[in-house]
Amino acid sequence: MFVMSDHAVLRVALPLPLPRLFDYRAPPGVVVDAGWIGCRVRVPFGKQQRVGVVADLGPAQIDPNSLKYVIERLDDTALLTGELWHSLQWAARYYQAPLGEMLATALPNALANGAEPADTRVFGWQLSEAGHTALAGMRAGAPKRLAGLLQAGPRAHIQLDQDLPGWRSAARALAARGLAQAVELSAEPPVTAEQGPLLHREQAQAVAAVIDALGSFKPILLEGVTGSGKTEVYLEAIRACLGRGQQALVLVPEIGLTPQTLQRFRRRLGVPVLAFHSGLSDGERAAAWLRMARSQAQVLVGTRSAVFAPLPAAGLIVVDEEHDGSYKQHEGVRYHARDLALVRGKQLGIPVLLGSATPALETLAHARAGRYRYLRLSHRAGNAKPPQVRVIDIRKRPLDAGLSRQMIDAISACLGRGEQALVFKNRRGYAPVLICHDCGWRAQCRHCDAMLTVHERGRRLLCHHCGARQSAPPACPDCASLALQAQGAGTERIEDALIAQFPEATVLRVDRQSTRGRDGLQRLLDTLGDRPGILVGTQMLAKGHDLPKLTLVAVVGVDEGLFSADFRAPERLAQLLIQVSGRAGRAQRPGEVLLQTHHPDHPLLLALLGGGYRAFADSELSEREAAGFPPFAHLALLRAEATTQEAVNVFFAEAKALALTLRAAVPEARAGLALHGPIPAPMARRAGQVRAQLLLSAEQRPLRQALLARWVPALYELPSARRVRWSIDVDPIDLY
DNA sequence: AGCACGCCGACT
DNA sequence: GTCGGCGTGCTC
Repeated sequence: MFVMSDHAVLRVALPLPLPRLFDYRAPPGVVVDAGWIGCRVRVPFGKQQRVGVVADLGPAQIDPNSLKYVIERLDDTALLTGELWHSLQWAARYYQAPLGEMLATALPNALANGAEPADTRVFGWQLSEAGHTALAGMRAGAPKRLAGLLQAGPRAHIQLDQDLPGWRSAARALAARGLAQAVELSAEPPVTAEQGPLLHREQAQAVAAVIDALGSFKPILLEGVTGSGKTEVYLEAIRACLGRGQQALVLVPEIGLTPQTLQRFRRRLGVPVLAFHSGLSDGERAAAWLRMARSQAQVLVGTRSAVFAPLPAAGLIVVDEEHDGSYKQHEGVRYHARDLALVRGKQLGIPVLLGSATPALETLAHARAGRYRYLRLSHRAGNAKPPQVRVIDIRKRPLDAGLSRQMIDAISACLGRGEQALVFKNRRGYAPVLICHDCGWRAQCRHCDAMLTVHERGRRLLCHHCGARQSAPPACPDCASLALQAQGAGTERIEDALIAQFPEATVLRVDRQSTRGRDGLQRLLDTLGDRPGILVGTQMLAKGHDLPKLTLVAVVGVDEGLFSADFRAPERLAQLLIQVSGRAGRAQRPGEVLLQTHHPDHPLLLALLGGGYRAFADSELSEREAAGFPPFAHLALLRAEATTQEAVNVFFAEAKALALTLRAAVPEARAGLALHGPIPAPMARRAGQVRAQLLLSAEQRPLRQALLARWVPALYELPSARRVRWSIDVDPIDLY
């Protein structure tokens, strides 16, 4: 007679939008012990099967007779352990996400879906005794080059891929003559690291400060202007970390992970550097993740989701361009990779280095309050001078496709000197709106509360929010007038105007279409090379990629950013202006930045031009404090959408009533917690869905967390919640 | 989330 | 007479 003991139940976290665990029995005859925790299991769930992670052991929370058996244990030893396991549990609580969803977000897809943990053994080649002797007498060619490489010691396949493309046939040739053999290595052997440039004083001080912090938790802000050599500081700090036998994790923005970046890290560190980004296959991502987990690799450079890489021998986490918006996930579990990097650093007891030329105001506030170590790099490397910034007042000035006369003249002079200009406009397409000159009709999206954007020189209309496409009507649908006009200017129209103005110059438009494919942007830039020319583009052009001949940056779309409803718009605009300015005149030539605006006296521009980002940050932080916005308040945003207004209204009415009841139960919460809304989302209708949102604002973070911990579980129970798509965003970035 | 069950409209 | 619409309920 089999008797089940009280704690013979496996509590499994499944990737479902349900805030609870599901209980299962171990397969018959199998002992349940703590070794199951952190292992993946395949379990029956309803009519289907799911892969989950054992989160706990314990007495069943439901009638033991209704328990099902685990089908299969997928890991012999726990996949999630130690600090990462604790950090993920913490993150699930902080972001109010079901643990199963949090874990599925953190694990590489292949592992979350139940794939066998990949074989991460390292294979390579080494020279035989005979090979060493034969090397000198060999004929020139690929086999000899390979033998030369192996002379210093065994090399792993991926190292050979980098050093000698096409090495495989050479290896076969050597093996056939008994000169080399395939071997299994414990890890990739280190190679000689290239010497970096001599550090300037500030860099050396920064490196010393980071090295000093190794071994204990310390957030460090490295504020360095564009071109001041932040990457050199990262590299030296990572080298120190490797010297202690520890691992380093480097987070970079989505567009920052180019093959060139990886190459530079590999060459300078002399150890394998793993990449982790969306361009990899599921298998490659899982392999990189596992190699970190097994301490087979020391350095991983990756985008947002790399923050979940296991770090059993952690030494340092670097977050490059920490202010970048791509660190925030905008669907599913809405985590912020920079914030989680800090949480992990604290758990791991290691420093977290945040680098930026334009730190997020949250980060800056921490640094100024002394909670973060504050390091600065104020000089550009080499002798590059900061660019001259000039504001062009375009009030009452005629514009050609949005370009003022002064702008055209400046571009003309730049081309005349044989240099390159960048025209920056934050709007893609031909024109932002199609309007009827006779009756005022404007082309609107059928599914969204948004204007359609004119594309392809006026032939097509496109919705930038839901992707709807149609051809432009030949006449006004309301009054049949033929006087339809594309109003305003996007990058397409600016490109046309520049081609008309400068027929002999190369004009390149940089947008998502023209940069499609691998290394699209780099390839496009290569077609321009060193010749004089003009680049026209959006956000994409703001950073990365050295253009030594670029000496003029012309910003055309400043005004849109000056008067946005979003409280973060000024910060983003300031960061953008500083970033684009950083593009001008990096080498010996001085750069020039032109800002074309109808509001030359706007406080944001005055602060930025007068005192740079720091002065802007001062004034913006006081504004935030006065208005009760982050970092002086802690927000959470409840969003919901449905096909009917009614469903949205009922949900928010119930959700708000619930929050008010919970708030009333806590005496100190009545003053410290505010609820705003529900208000329609700024675009109330998008892709046919009605959207609204409710903002929760707390003076103290613990107060907000306490309310969320009661509120969100209760939301799942609301019948009205099942008639909408809802989500909670803790620390939202966009209050859209 | 997925997938059942369950009652009301235009089709072989 | 059935196929299928998506409202409601459940998953250890």
